[in-house]
Amino acid sequence: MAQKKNPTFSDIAQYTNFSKTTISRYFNNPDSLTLENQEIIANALKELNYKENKVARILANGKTEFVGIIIPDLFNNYYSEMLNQILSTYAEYGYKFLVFIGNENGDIERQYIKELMAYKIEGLIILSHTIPSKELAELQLPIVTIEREDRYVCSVNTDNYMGAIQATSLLAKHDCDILIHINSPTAPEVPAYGRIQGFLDICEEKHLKHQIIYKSFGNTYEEARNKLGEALKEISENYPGLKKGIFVSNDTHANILLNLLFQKYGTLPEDYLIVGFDNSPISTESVIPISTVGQQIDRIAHEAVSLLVEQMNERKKRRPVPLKEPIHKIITPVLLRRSTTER
Amino acid sequence: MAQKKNPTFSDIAQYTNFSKTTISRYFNNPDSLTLENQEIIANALKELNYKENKVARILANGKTEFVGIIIPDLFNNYYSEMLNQILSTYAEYGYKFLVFIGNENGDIERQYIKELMAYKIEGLIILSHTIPSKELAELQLPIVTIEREDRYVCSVNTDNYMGAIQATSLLAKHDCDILIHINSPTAPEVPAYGRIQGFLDICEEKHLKHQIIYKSFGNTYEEARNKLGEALKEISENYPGLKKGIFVSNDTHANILLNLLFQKYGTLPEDYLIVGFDNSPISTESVIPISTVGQQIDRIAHEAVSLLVEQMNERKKRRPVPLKEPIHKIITPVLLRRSTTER
DNA sequence: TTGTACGCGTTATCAC
DNA sequence: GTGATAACGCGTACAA
Repeated sequence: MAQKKNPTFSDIAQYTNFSKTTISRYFNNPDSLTLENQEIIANALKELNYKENKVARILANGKTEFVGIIIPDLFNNYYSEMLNQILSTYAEYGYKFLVFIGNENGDIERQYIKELMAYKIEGLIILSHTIPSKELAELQLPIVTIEREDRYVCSVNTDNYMGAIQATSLLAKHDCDILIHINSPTAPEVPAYGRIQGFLDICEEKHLKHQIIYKSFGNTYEEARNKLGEALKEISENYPGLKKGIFVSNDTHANILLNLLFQKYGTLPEDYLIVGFDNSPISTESVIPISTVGQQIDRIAHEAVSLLVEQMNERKKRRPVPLKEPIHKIITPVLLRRSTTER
Repeated sequence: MAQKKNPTFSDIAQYTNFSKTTISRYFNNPDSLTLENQEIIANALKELNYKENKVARILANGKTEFVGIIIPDLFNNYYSEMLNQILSTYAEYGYKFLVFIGNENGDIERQYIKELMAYKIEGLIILSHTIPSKELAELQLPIVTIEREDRYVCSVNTDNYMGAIQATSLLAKHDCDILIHINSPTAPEVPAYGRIQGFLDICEEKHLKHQIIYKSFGNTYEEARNKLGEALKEISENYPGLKKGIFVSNDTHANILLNLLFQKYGTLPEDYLIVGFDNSPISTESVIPISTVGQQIDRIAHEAVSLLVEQMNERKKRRPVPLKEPIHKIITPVLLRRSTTER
């Protein structure tokens, strides 16, 4: 039971008295063989316990079926679920994924990309925010980004603006006296800025009293909790007796806010309405279910891969026509009304 | 700016008047060249914008530096965090990971393994439970499993038994009148069975009144919630007035229990103590922080990869000595006392 | 329908 | 210290 090496096409060829070419054809164009001979080869493969070697195939024809992914982390449910959905497209397209966790460090991520290129990936999916899209575009490689700055490359994003409109409108419909949006400072280039813009636009359009509270929430749960405690204090002091509609930029923070209120009052007080963003698991696992704007992660992932596959297929044509302009796909979010607004 | 193909060693060799061999040596054994010549080659590489091709290297020397991973899902935070930690070992060992999401379908996962073998992975990390370890062992490939049946292969597991002892002892120390363990039916072969055995052993050893409630919690949050509602009803009816210490098999379910109590009483009643398992994010994001048995996911992941690397290195030796017996590593969990037990 | 001959880009072996 | 040459295992014109 030693390390006897795997049989190759040559071995099969010898065994069957065919040529290597015919064995190759058996795999890539079986119809060109007689059924009889197909069977002979099939048997030989079993007999010698042949196992295919895709590395050799890659070297010969250049098609690796590898796609690289750079994702910031998997701690955040949004990212892990996105990765889950992306990896699951293997069933449909057969592409294998080489995954790197981005370190928010440009040079390290550039190193990752170099490594990926060395393995001859056919395309790249980027969720990390570190490297500007302009630089990505220069890689001359099919690329799709998800929910990040995307000026020079193809992308798939949630319609954050629409999501904010939905969330804010819901709060307005419940006759809140003051609408509040809590977010961290966000650059206008990233799609998530739409959550701020949407909130502002709808408030101003409908002449609603409103305020945006910007906080840097840090990197730990503790920090976020403290910052939201501060925010809540401001809110309760500034708007006593008013019905407060709070649109929080993500479910994790919405949940913290809810917990703070529950810990204080044992319930969510009547004069507080909360809407989160993402429809992450915490929004249902919270003490009472949180209304939220649901990102359709499965659809985003599928659109991203399909957009990438299109580009990769185009490249394989004899006369590829590169995209003139990057394609940006927008996925509409879904408003989910739950206990923090409906009572 | 057409698709002009990348320069190869041949091109560099021509350009520098060296041979391909020397170029190769520049990368793999630079000290064997004069510093002068190293510089000449370095310049040529920049001049021609050389990019390495690892596929060709693999074919020539057989070392792919690929490791396959089959993981059940990324929805469960335990798995996504584990994957996170595993992928992060790239910085230390340089292995690239090909990740597949297991479908709880044996044949599909066998297909995944076949594909991985075709890409000449050097090792395999299995978290999915679908394929028996005996079958895995027959692959003749370095393998490490994590937290699953592991009779015939190397593995890294949490010391579930010890975790249960710690959790149960904590409840006992708080003078609970009745100790309850809630779990789904579990096969004795899987490591998580230790949570049941540990609970039982310590209760019997200390002659503590106890009960195990087995439920199948289904696949949705709703189902789990209903089942835990039933369990809670049983408990409150069977043990009125008694101080109840409940050890739940995971944090997700512990959190549901906590929420049910909070929704009913607006607080966690004095006569209920709860301990979860995993130290997953929900245990801190819950309405009040849940005491839990913390799995050291980072350590598990690192041990797993290092155990795999050992095996893979052994294989590369001229005279490999295969393991006589699979190695099983055990990682001790850490008890975290939080608000659901300490008040 | 089948075979020949060569290429893919690197590494390993041996020679100098 | 350097070079020629043969692998590695498969795909693909081109020929038959």
